This record gives sequence, structure tokens and C-alpha cells, in this order.
Amino acid sequence: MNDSVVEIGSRAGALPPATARLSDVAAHAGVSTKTVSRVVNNEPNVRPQVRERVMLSVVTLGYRPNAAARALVTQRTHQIGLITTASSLYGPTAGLFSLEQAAWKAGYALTLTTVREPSEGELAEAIRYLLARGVEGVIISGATGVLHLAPSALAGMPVVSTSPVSDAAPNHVVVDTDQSMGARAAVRHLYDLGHRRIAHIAGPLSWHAAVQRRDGWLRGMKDAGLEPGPVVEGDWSAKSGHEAAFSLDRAEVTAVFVANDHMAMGAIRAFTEKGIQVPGDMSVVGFDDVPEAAYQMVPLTTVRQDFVAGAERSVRELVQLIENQPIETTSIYLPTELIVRDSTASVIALDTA
Amino acid sequence: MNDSVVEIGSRAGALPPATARLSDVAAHAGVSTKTVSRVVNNEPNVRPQVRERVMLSVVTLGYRPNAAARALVTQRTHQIGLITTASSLYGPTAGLFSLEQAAWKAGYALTLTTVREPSEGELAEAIRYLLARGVEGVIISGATGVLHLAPSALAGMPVVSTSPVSDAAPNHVVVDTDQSMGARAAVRHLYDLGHRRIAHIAGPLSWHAAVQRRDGWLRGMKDAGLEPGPVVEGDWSAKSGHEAAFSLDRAEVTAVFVANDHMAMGAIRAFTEKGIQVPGDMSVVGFDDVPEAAYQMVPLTTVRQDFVAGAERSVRELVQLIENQPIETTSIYLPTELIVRDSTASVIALDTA
DNA sequence: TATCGGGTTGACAGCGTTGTCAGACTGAGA
DNA sequence: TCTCAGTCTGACAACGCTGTCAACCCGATA
Repeated sequence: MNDSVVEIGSRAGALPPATARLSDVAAHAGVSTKTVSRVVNNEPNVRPQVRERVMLSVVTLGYRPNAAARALVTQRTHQIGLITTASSLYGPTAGLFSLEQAAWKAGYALTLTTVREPSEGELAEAIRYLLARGVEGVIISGATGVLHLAPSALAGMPVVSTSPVSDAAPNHVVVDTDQSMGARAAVRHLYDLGHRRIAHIAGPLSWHAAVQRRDGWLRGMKDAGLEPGPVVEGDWSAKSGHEAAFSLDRAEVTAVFVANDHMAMGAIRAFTEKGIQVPGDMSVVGFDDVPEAAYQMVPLTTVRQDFVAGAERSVRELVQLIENQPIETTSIYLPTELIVRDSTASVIALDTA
Repeated sequence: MNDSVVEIGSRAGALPPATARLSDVAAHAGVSTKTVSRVVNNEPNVRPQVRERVMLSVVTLGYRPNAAARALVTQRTHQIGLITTASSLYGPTAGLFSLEQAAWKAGYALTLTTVREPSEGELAEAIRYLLARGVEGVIISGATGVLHLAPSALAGMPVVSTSPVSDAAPNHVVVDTDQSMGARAAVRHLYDLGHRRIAHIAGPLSWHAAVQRRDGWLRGMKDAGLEPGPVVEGDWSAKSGHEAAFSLDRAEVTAVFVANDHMAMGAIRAFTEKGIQVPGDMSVVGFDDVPEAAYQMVPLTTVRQDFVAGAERSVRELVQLIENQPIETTSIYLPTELIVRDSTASVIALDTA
């Protein structure tokens, strides 16, 4: 007895390669498997002395519970699936790690799945895949327009997504930042600076987020009594922002609301190439507030999203769904924040120039 | 019989909510569970007629195999764990999705884990966590200096990482881009442009990648017979690049090799603020080739890494390790590519200016 | 017709764990 | 000392699947 204590204390070298089972621990400690199970799961009704002896055996044998066996009998896997678009866009990515941390804290593991294109077919395949892995709920992030999820494919599984779903599913919550409000704030900001002709460089309109931002811009223009300027559709990339900006005419437009920061960077670059100064001749507002936005040659005015908060909220809602706790609402929209930097300026300055 | 065929054909409405078991399918098809198992697993020795009947029952009942039960009996989970740093840095992130796709293709699911700080303790915790989840191998990405992995913690589990491991473990392969060579190429490029006083803005030197790039720069300087300029350590962020650049003296230095693109962006911004033109007065080379690097106000000369190739290779090696196939080498270094754009210029132009 | 061999099928055990339930043990009170 | 309630402990079945092995069927051959 004392010997083994010493051995543990000194972190005896190699652990047994083949992992011990509950019954091995039981034999080693001289108790039943059930008692070991109780100790391992921190259940009550075990004499402290026995508990200690069992724990010692657990450590000595390097016992680790077998997740599959446990899942089989408890019918719980404590796994949640994440479906996201396979692109290193800042948005979907930024939330990813917060998602994992939140899931970890809640006692769940994250299984990752990607879809190239958020088509109904690919989505269904991803869901099947996760279902087969035994996940207890799914988070659908970033991608896609309104989701068309065959309810049968989901089999009643809890889902949290950033996009709304066509058929109102029973176990579904939408958690997203309030894209539309963010866009309206951007327009308002430009309006307050005296801009009246404001264009929009949109994201790919197959994305719900892109539609939301465009609609927010439209709404903002209408609210201000302005005629919406031209809209050009990009694909979120700096490259596409660069191209889009080339098609914008300085005579028609004094400001652009761009659907994300990377396109905004491309746009600013394009304006510069055309001899249009930002913000002197043209104001630009981005969206996302990527970390490097503040350190561009022209620090970017942009709309900040709180991806961390979104991720945490998503996990919270999903876990509530999984554990059958009551949920308050089925759609949650998180606030955005306008960050004013140097890429926007008063139109007065322009006119006097 | 015909009835059910029709029902299937018309995609009869709601599927049963509780998922059917193998025995249910067996009963429905009038065969043994073993036969259903054979059909589901595509094993031979089942009469085509029976096979079809079983498949029909599978579809009718909406049967999905129970992963836990399967894992329990086969002792295989087909899950691999990913440990990565919880930051939306471009590098670790860019490979993530390729990793998932490669794993999917190889028939494995990815379980995600993050560590805040790649300390020995956090790493051990993450490994324990993954082990408890039953992963068959682990990929450690991005983070950290030389890994100190207690072999006991790993319990002989296959590991692929981007950083080398202190104790040579038996089941371990390193897959990384050849950071050092990339850095040397950058220095060489600056040298060829006539630069002789070249500084370095390094990443956090707790990162293996940062050390590699700094050492590559040092080596490149030595190879060219140059005295290494000052080194300033950043934290990968644009902000830190901005700060670092402020401490660099134009009188001492005509070029900077920056350890990643985002710091390079911050540095360029800082130089501009100080009235130092890039590339006129100062050449800057980045590292990574982030998508927006080409669309900066000063398009960035940088060293491109192929994250996709790295991810695919990592999965390939890990799967080989898991499936006990022979591996060729225990460390693999992928090539980089120098992308020359506008942030570097000949030093001649500088002198004449 | 009897025998043989291949393809096909099913009975049964077992993977490692937890839930159920009955039994054993304990100390307090009569 | 005996009873009783409460605490502790273990035997056993079950979770859903696959591996093993024996049994069966069939046509071909002797």
C-alpha cells in the first residue's frame, strides 16, 4: 500500500499502453465495477476510505473511461456539431474559437464540418454526417441564405443558426448580429457627415448576412429620404471590392458603404488608383472591424460585430434546446457598434476642396 | 410490399422521431440483425434480393447506425482531435478548413479543441480531453514553441504537429512549411534590391514559427555577409507591427522583414505616419500572403505559405500513423513562395531620391 | 441418389459502461 | 439485545452493434 503511494508520488514512468477498463480498476481496488463507476462519476454513497482506494487504483492503472461505452448506455454523447463554410473569411472564423470555448465550458465537444457551398444538398449531407456521429445538436454558422432544411433530415435535432430557416422548425433558434441595424448606423453616420449620394458594395447575395446589410443600407437611405445609390455585388474578398469600386463613378457618389472590411480595403485601394482620395474625395465605411482595420494606411471606419458574444449566446441557446430547458425567444439579434476612424469625412471638406 | 414501395416513392411525411435500431430493421425485413449489419456495412454474401429488402426497411424506418455502439465493439472511433490556439490569426485558421476536408475525405471527423496559451499544462489538459473523447490521433497546429509533451499523457497516441517535440516520441510526425527558407528568400530578395541594413519585426518568440522566421532572417543575413539589423518582437497583430516600426530608425535601416502580413500592414502604416515612404524610403516584406495583401494601398511583397497542402499532408501522415502504415520521414517541410509586389523597391531609387 | 463445397444466414457472445434493485452493513433507539 | 432506518455495496441486465462460428441451402459431381 505504502509502496504504491510512493510510486504514484514519484510519477512512475511508463503507463500501461493498453488502457485499463472499469473491471481492471475494480479488481485492483478489490471492489465491484459499480463502485468504481460511482467514484469515477463522483456519485454519493461511497465510503471515503473506499473512494480513496479506488481513486488510487484509477491513477495507478491510468484508467480512462471509454466514451463510446458510456454514450451507449447513457444515450448522451455531449457532442455538438458545427457546420460552417470552408473559407477563411474573418467572420465565420472569428466566432469559431469562441464557439469551441463556450462549448467546452458547457461540457460539450465540437465536431467540425465544412460545406463548400451552402446548397441544400451539401447542408443535408453535412447534417447526415453529424447525425451519424451522434451529435446532440447543430450550429450552422456564417454561410448561406435562408436555410432550407428538410425537417426530416434534422430528425428533430436542436439547431442554432445565424440564418433563419424556411420552415419554422420546432427546435430552432436564430442567433445573429443585427446586421441591418449596423448598416443603418453606417448610413446614418455618412448622412450626418453630409453625404447624400451613398453607394453600396454588397457581399454575395446568396448569403443572408449580405442581404441583411444591403437591406439595412436601403432602409437607412429611405429613412433619411435619400435615393439609394448604385449597388455592386462582391464576394467578400478584397479583390472583389477592388473591382467593384472601379465601377463606381465619383460624379455620382460621395460615399460607399461596403459590406465587409476586406472589400473596403480593396475599394480604397481602387479609389487611390483612380486618383480619388479617401476620405477627402470619397468616404468609405466597412463592416466587421477586423483587427487590422485600425492600422490600414487609411484607418477604417467600420461596424463592429461582437463575434465572441454571438458564439457564446449560440452555445447557450443550443444547450438549452438540447437539455429541454425553456427558451425565451426563437431569434436573437446582437447589437453592433459603429467605429469611426479616418476613412470617412465630412462632405463639407470635400466641397471646399 | 407494394404499398410500402409507393410510400417510399412519395417520401412519406414525418419520419419516426425515435431512431430505429438494427433489430427493428431486422424485424421489419424479416431477417437477422447480423444480416442487416452486413447490408449496412456493405459486406458480401447477402443475396441481392435480401439486400434490397433490407435497404428498403432501412429507408422506411429511417435507420441510422449508432456510432457509440459501433465504436464500442470495433474499438475504432474514426475521430481525430485538433488542438489549436484560440486566436483568429490567419495562419492557424487558414489551415483549419482544409484540415477538416482532408479528414472527411479520409473518413475521419475532426474534434476541435483550443488552448489559450500553449503551455505544457493547457496542452496536457487538451490532450486528456481529446483522449477522453476517444480520438485516435491528434493534430497540434499553429501554437507554441517546441512542444513538451509528457509521453505518458499521450499514451502512445499518434500526433502530427507543426512544432517539433522535445522528447522524440515514437508516433510523431512534424509537418510545417519551411519557415526558415521562406525568411531567407525574403532576405535574399531585399539583398538583390541592394539593401544592406535589414531589420526584422519578429512574431512572439514563444512561437516556434516566429523563431524559425527570425532564424531564417539571421541565417540569410549571414549568408549574404551582412550584419543583422535590429530585431523587434511583436505579437502577430497589426497593432504590434505598428508599434514595432516606430522604434526603427530610418538612418539605420532601409528594409524590414516582418514575420507576418498583418504586422507588416501596421508597420507600413507607422512608416507613413513618420513620413517614411514605402517602398521609396523603406522596403517591407511580409509573410503568409493573406488574401488582402495584394489590395493594400501598398500591395505587399510577402512569402506565401500553402496552408492547404500543409493541412492535407498533416492528415495524410496522421492517418498513416493511426492505421499503422509505414511512414517515410518524421519531419516534413513544405516549400514557400516569394510573392513580389510593391512594398519592396531597389535601394538605388532610394539613394537617388 | 449420396456427397461435397460454396454461398448465405442466423444464434450468440461480448465490447465497457451505467441503471436497477436487492442485500449487507451500520449506529441509534427501544 | 433486538429492531429499524439509513447508508453502502455488488450482481446483473441492458445499451446497439459486430465477430465468430455453426447451420443451412443449393447445384454440381460422383
